[in-house]
Amino acid sequence: MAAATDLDRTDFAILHLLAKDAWLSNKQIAASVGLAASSCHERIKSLRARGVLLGAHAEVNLEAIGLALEAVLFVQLGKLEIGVVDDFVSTTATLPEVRSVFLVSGRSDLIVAVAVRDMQHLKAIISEHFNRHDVVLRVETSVVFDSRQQHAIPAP
Amino acid sequence: MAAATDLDRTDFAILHLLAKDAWLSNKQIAASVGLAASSCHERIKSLRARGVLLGAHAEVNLEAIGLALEAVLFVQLGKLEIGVVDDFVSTTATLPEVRSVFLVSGRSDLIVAVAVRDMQHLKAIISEHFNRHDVVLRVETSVVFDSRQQHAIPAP
DNA sequence: ATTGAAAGACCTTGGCG
DNA sequence: CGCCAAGGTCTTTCAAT
Repeated sequence: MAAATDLDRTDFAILHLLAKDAWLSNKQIAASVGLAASSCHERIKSLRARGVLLGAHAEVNLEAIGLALEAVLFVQLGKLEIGVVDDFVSTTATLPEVRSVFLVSGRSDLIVAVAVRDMQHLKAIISEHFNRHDVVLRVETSVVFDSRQQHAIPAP
Repeated sequence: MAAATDLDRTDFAILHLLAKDAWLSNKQIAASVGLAASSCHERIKSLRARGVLLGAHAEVNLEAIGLALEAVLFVQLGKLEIGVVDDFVSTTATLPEVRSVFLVSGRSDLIVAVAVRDMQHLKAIISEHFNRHDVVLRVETSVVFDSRQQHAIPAP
């Protein structure tokens, strides 16, 4: 899926701008990269069609919607039967409190970032979702003091 | 920052829609939440002004831009002098390969998600950035097999 | 707060360098 | 590939409720 794509410097510039601010107008982007509006529009359409641009998502202030606490869960799973693990990952990824899920090598099998109202809420999720499933051997919890996301595309 | 905000069901609906797809037009959102275009526009403007909506970011297919490998780094830092740690976190967060940084409690002090071209690139970042700084005691690396992000706002 | 209407800006397509 | 131009659509403001 999505391979044969040679992107030139202009494509990267467009991707970079949109990754930083997906609400830029086509006109603004065109001006920034030195293209006519129609040419820029064509490129963006093409980037979408080729699966390079996957979509855009608004960033919401979690505190403002009552999610004042972030945590990272390190989950160890039992002997993996592929289907069971995949199911657990899928249902985990769709919990409203869950922000991201990583299936990884190493000490833990799953790394789950969550945003919750408070400690009680965190405890509830761990005991009601994670500790309830047989696949889960152990959950280690880290509280997030601070977090930053990078919204930039490395230059070609 | 950003506290005194009571959001009603309509606000949450708008946030939910924009978190899923920031490229929805105002007109489409208005129709979905059952408001006139002008009212919806006003609400979105207000959500932005109040710092509830922080912005929007395009999602780029990392593989398509040559970043075929994702990894998570667990970093242990030495006795923390606040200024030094903050500086290290800041410069780490702006490395082009870095996607997110979490400052956490527990076994590790820093959790860093990176996207890189290949193993050599991963090795280079770890040895040239992390292992070169005195603050860093140890880095443990996990390769990401699969990852998912949730773009949904929990209902009020 | 919400609305409809109006003006202007923008997107989007098609034909041509 | 990129540009211009034109038509259609959307955003954005404002007076009124």
